[in-house]
Amino acid sequence: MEKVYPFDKIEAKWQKYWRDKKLFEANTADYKNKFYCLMMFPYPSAALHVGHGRNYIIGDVVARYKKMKGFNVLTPMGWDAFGLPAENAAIKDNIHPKTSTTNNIKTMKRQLNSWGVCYDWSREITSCFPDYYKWTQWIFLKLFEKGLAYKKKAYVNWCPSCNTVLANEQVIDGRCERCDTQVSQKDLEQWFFKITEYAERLIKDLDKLKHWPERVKIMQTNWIGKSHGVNIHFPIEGSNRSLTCFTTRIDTIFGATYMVLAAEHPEVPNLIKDVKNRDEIIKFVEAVRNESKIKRAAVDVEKKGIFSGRYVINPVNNKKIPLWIANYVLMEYGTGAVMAVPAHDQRDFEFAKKYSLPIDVVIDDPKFPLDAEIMKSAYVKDGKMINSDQFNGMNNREAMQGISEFMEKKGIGKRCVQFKLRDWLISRQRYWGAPIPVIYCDKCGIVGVSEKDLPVLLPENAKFKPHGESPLKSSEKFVETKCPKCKSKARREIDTMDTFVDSSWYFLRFISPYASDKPFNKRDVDNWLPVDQYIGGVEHAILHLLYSRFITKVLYDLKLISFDEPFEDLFTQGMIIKDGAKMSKSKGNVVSPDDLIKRYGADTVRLYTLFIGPPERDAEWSDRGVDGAYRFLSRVWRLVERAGKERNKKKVPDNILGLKRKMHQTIKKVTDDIEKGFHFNTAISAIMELVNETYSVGNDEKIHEAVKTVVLLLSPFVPHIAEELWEKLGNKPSILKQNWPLYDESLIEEEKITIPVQVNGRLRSKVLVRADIVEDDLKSEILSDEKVKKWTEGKNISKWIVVPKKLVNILLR
RNA sequence: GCGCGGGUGGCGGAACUGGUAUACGCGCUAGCUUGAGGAGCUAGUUCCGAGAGGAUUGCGAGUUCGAAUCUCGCCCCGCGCACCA
Repeated sequence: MEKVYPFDKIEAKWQKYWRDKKLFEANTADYKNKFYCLMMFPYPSAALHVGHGRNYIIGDVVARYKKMKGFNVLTPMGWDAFGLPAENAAIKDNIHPKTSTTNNIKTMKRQLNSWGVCYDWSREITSCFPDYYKWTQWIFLKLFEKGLAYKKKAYVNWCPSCNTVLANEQVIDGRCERCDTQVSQKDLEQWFFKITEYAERLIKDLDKLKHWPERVKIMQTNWIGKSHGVNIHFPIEGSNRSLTCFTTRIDTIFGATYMVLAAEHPEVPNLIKDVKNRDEIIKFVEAVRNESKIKRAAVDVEKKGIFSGRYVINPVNNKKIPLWIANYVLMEYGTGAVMAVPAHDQRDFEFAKKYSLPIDVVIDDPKFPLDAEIMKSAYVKDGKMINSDQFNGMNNREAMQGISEFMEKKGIGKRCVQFKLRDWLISRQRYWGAPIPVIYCDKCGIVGVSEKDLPVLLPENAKFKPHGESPLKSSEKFVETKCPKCKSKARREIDTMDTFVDSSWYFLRFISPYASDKPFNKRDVDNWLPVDQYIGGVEHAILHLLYSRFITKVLYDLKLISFDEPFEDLFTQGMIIKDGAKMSKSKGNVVSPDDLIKRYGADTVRLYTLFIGPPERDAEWSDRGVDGAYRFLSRVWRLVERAGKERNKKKVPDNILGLKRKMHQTIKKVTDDIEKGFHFNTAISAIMELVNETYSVGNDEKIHEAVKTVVLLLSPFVPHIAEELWEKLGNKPSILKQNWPLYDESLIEEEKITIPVQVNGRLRSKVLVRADIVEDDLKSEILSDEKVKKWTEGKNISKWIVVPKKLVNILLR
């Protein structure tokens, strides 16, 4: 590609200019007209590829556009700098995580700047620096004081490769989110955040997030997994105790023909104490428990069970039903006990068939009466209640209410709500994270570190190699301490926090990055938050975005902030694909921005990235497409260069009005495209059309206005060349300080319009008419059109369909 | 299995509340220009057809004067959840 314009010099020049003039440093004291534009801060890995760039470029367009619209824009950036990759590199190459992280930050910062994306670097934060994690620890202590951070022994996800536990959200298809290793279960004592206490609000408040993508809200809703149902108490035969099970289908209670317990159910040992085949049952229970979670969760896994030898009583009809123990009941959900209704639940149906358990139909198909003998699968649809005493004949949906009330009155059941969400496991047996600020004292128990002693510094000299216990254990100086309460000898917690804790509040720190006596200044935070526009990848739909919402609500409840949702508007961009796969080093399909910027300049890379397709969708990277973007910018460059140089060569004055109209149409289109949903690809194509039209009009000085508009409209997308051209056109920099162009609605209207004419629904002709033509004139105009004549001559017109300014359809008999 | 997206030329993709399907860009073809061009300019480019014309938005039906868009049934691709009682 020929170098048409000196992009390298221009880009360096303007990047320096923006920096020197501090054009992106926001004064937080001035919050009128504030616009907080935030892109998810990155983990500092080795180097960015063009796929990463999409996020930053999109955000930069928004920031620059809002600036031209007169907003006081805040665009901070920082580093989510704790985490496993740095630690793994340390183990492998013996480089301290601090060193590699610092180096990576340097590289990435250089890359971000080379894209021309503008951040207020005066607010840069790095989550692995003590002045940041001090406040992560402080927030932990706030939760600890409130009882929202607690330690418990539980079956937890264990990644044998990372040698640490993981939160449920970090297990994808039974594998570790980071290293893809199969996760196993371990019974360990760990730290949790009580996110379940916020389950209801986390679901309910999704309604407040009007501008979030529906998809993300649905994902969060499903993850939290709220369902309404009834807890029913089934008396155990031969005992004065009962077993409680949860159901969402109380309408099927009369069809419960057996009950099933999870193998892990705590009552199991008690129940089978005196049963003859006790040993056999214990063997079964052990076998189920030893199966990995992934294996048990697989769809095609065979349902297996064993009769416990005991019976329970169905409290609505006093029927004695057998109690089973099976592999398909989860201990973690509900009560770990389910009433089995084989006629109306597919899982129970399969199980009942296998073990020849009775099947009682209690909801009948209104079309074909059901017969338990010949059913091939459970009937799960709605229908009419049968075999259900006083509820017979009712519609099953209606009966749910009645049965619930009946059970509550009798004291045999109670309506309740269940969630799938579990508490957030936040402790990690790794080095490169914020130490959990807790001390173990033999006398006082678990004691939080005093605020004045924060931060609990991460020791520099620990042995990284993980053995399943935190590397911090290797630093005696770290472990040995005194109890803050009784001053006697005590030990520090050696686990560190999940890095998602670090990132669950960073958007607050950006407001007061230098505050040394508090995590943030409340007044400023209240003025600047929620974030007006948050931009990042969907992969955080339930991880970071859920955790941040949770922490925000906790801080709100503690009256530390006055808002309870952190992100007003969220945009999730799609991935960039190359050769059919997500860009990754291991696949060898990464496209480096550095090479491209050297060859074409940053503006070209930006333009192509934005033009590639709708930003919320995945897009395939094409090296050829980059050429096109570069060619367009060269074309714009030439357009400005020649403007005024060689005049009147090809003067077509008639078109000037048309150009003016096109210009106003383009301003409208580009403005709408940016405002109403990030349609940058179509915004750019509209500008391309305007450029094409400007070229075709010729080189009269009258095109100047159009040229100027092109440059202004392009500036959020390709800021360097826009600044340069703006200056070339005789204006003072910076273009960022210009007002976004306005359009005149009256100039957009066309004088003459082309009306497509259909005959019997088929396009036959097009006629050019005045836009304000009355219908009768339009009809006669159309009938005199040669092509229309050809199709209508000698035929009867039965009907005219006239859509004003759009189309005419003539129906023939 | 459930939920959410999506399926439009050789390719990336346009098409507002049903109203000219294929904007814009890539690629390709021809011409001009050039010492040469992976440069620029001009024209063309959904398919079939010389043309008139016909066909066409994953497939099949329906509603309508008119459907990429609405309704019903089906197929394929991507993502999320997944024995959640």
